[in-house]
Amino acid sequence: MSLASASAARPAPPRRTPKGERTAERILDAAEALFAEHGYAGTTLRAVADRVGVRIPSLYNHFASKDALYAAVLERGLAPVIAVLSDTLEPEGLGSRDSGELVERVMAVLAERPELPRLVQHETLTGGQHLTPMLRSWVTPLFARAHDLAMATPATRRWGPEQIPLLVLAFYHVVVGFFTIAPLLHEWVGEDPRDEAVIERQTRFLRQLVETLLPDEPPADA
Amino acid sequence: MSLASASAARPAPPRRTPKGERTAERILDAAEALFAEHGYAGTTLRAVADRVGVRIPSLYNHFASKDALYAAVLERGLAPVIAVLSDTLEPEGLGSRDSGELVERVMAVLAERPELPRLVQHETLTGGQHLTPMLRSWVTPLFARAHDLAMATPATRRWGPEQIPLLVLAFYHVVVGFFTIAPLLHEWVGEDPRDEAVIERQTRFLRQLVETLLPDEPPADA
DNA sequence: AGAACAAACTATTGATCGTTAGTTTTCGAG
DNA sequence: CTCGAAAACTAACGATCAATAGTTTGTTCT
Repeated sequence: MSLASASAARPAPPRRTPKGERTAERILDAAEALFAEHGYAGTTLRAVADRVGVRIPSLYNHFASKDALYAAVLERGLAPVIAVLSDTLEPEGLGSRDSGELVERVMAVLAERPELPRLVQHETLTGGQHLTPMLRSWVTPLFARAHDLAMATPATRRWGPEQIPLLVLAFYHVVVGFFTIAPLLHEWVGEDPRDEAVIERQTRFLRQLVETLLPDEPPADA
Repeated sequence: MSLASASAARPAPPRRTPKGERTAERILDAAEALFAEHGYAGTTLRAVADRVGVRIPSLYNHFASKDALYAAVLERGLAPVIAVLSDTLEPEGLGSRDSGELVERVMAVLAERPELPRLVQHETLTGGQHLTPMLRSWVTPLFARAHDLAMATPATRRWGPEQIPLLVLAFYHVVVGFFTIAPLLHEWVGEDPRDEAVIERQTRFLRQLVETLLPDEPPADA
């Protein structure tokens, strides 16, 4: 073991944080990937420990239980997404910003962690027991603001007020579904959603979807 | 509904089929509901047996393993959906039928078994190991026909040929996502996707989505 | 009614699950 | 360099998993 003085390039990790704290994040990384792929029940602590390169009981030095680890993964992953959403959807910027900016920002933050939407989908499918207490205070105002944003456009001319929530949900499903179906597409067509070109193509598509469904100017239907 | 023999109302089940065959279907029903809610790993044979009202080893009289039961659930559930899809998307009816008919038929068959999309979503998220061999010969031509159907409309004027597949996928995600998020909406808003009114509203919304995104007549953009 | 078979049962298997107790190693501060 | 704490380890726990063997019950056909 060479602990160099101050010279050559060394694969050493940044020694800024205490050791335990860094392994805690490595555990979170491993757990995030495994939970996203196999879900909560399908992920064993053995799989997590193996991926980290550690024995199972060591996990308990950082997280009290499998459930606590899962909650930590969910919270660490969701926080930046919620931040971006609530920032972009701030009430003061409602009219001024165009809806396309929201699409680009959301896609950008999700592209950095493409496993997150799959994690959320697993939670959604199994009832969202862990998701509900965390999102109850967030998703409601966010949904309301997205609703207002859509209502502020002349889209109500063609959509009718009661259909706006469905429109918002539809956008959610298209965005999340893109990441959800990624592993299958990767196997069938060979497209990796981590590929920047694929992300950009989808983002462009979503922008056009927004323009078509929520046009800035009323349609010229004679 | 009931094909009664000729006599009084009796709680007895139809004695047409041999007994084992009927319990096999009861097992499939129970397994379908449980797999859709908790996924493969999250569903235990004990839960299935309890729901059927039978001991665990009895399941093995009808299905060779948990995996075989899962495959049987998937196949029995997917068959009618594939049938409707491939029938509606038959090449000869490409131009004549309007795309809205496809939406209505798909929503109708899914509304009868709202757990199916969730089952497929679980499979999709976990890699679709059981899904791929079953759908490989089906999803490819279906996707190709949906692609042709979209290309046959004047939609390419506004969408560009390379975006049509994304459009088809987007429709898939909106349809499936509606059933996926149902349990959460049921908890948050109290809407049950089994409610006929909710289904009809979503179907109407989807028809309008089709009309807006794939208009029959070229848009009058001056 | 009785033989033959299907389908339920009881009991138990080895493997693996999440979790805990107790011990040793490693790290960081004085 | 040393000491104390943090974090790794070994070993084992009870519970539960899917699956099997052997037996009993029930149904169906002649």
